[in-house]
Amino acid sequence: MLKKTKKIESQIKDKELVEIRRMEIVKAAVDIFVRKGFHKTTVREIAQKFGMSIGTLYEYIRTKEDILYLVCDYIHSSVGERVKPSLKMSGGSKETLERAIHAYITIVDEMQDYIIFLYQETKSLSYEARKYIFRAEQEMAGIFEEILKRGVEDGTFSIEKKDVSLVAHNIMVLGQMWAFRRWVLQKAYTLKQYIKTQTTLILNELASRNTKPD
Amino acid sequence: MLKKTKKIESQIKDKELVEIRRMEIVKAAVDIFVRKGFHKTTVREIAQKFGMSIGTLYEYIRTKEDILYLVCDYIHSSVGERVKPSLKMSGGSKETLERAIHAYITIVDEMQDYIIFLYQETKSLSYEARKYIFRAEQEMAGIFEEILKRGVEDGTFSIEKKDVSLVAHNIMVLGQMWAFRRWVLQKAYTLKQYIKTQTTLILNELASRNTKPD
DNA sequence: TGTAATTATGAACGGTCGTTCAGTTTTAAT
DNA sequence: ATTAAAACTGAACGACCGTTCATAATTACA
Repeated sequence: MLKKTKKIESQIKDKELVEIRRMEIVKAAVDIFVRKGFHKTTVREIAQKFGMSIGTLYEYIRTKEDILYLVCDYIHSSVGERVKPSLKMSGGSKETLERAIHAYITIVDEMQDYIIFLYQETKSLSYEARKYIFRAEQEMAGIFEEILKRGVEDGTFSIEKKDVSLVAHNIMVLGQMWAFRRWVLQKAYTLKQYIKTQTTLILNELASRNTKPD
Repeated sequence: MLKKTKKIESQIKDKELVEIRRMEIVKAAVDIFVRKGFHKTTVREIAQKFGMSIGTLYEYIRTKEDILYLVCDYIHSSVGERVKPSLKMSGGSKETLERAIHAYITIVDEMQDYIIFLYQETKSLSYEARKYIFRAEQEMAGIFEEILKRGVEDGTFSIEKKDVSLVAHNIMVLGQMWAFRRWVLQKAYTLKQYIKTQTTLILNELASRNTKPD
């Protein structure tokens, strides 16, 4: 499990209220951030959509960057929560991997705006906050690694053990590509077609053939 | 060939001088942009490194966004110029593809800071400028498509024709991944190893086997 | 109901930064 | 040497925006 984020201090005593308000702030901010980007979004705008005064907003956070951090954290755990339940290992390695790829790309599709935002604005975060995001990303890759490792061990996949991690990242990146290159991919493919084609290609890549003579 | 960019107007009459000064501006700006990001960089900073006054700077551009556009354009044509000579088709399809992948990832490695910058700041550009960047990206993909198409036709690769474009994008994305995920990949692999492994995986993906019975 | 602690408010502050422009220096042609 | 056009300068402008704080409203508790 991920160690929870470094606590951001607040002027408000009631800890529960802080949680509630912060979630409201995040919900208000996330859409504006996604639409306009972090730098072009005003704290005043967020407060307005949040439905409270700037003064109040600043009782719950210290700086504008705090909001960005909360938003990034929110997006990442949303993605994580959506993905994890779909990644139970059951059935053969091949089927498990197929299901995992399907689940992952489906979620990328659903959350594409958020994912694009996350990657474009991560650099505006402090080093510590960025490290947290990286860790979350690694955790996700770890899930794919597990599946691949099992497949290699039971002979379903034929890649070298040391490349399991790389292939896991490849799969994630090919999934995220659906969001980042939507301007071209989503004209040529439906989501279903995309998932099917990429899955086939990945399985080809993993299929046994390395022992065959040339 | 790419249609050249929409001309940015200038107060200066001497067109040649405009070109020279703009190149100086770009050279001064690109490093600061890459290091600090577009929004956190001051026009004053650029002018200072450029070695002239803000007033002079503003004789050659209209707005700060103009500088961003010039920088993005510069980066993209630098990448393009570096890549194209390496992508001559010669020898078998397999060898040509191997050479192209090698060249592309090597360039991604050399220009990783620039490439990351390009993707993170593209959204700050106007729609028209963004379209230009997309077109340049498509052109690059087109080169890989050509190689793949030839390989499919001569029987070296066994993917469906309609998926040639997708595989071309896959290759580019796996190349760019070396930059975007450097925090993990460049700890686990040297550039050489990375190129070799990804090339092998891609070639596996393309290898003939679809006619084999299950 | 009274009052003290907690929470909400938004005008005001201070700083930054993109952009301009009135004036100076340089260049080039006569 | 004269002068007009071209190029350069940087102080000043104005707008914006993150943040604060004195004050008001609300809540909790007696």
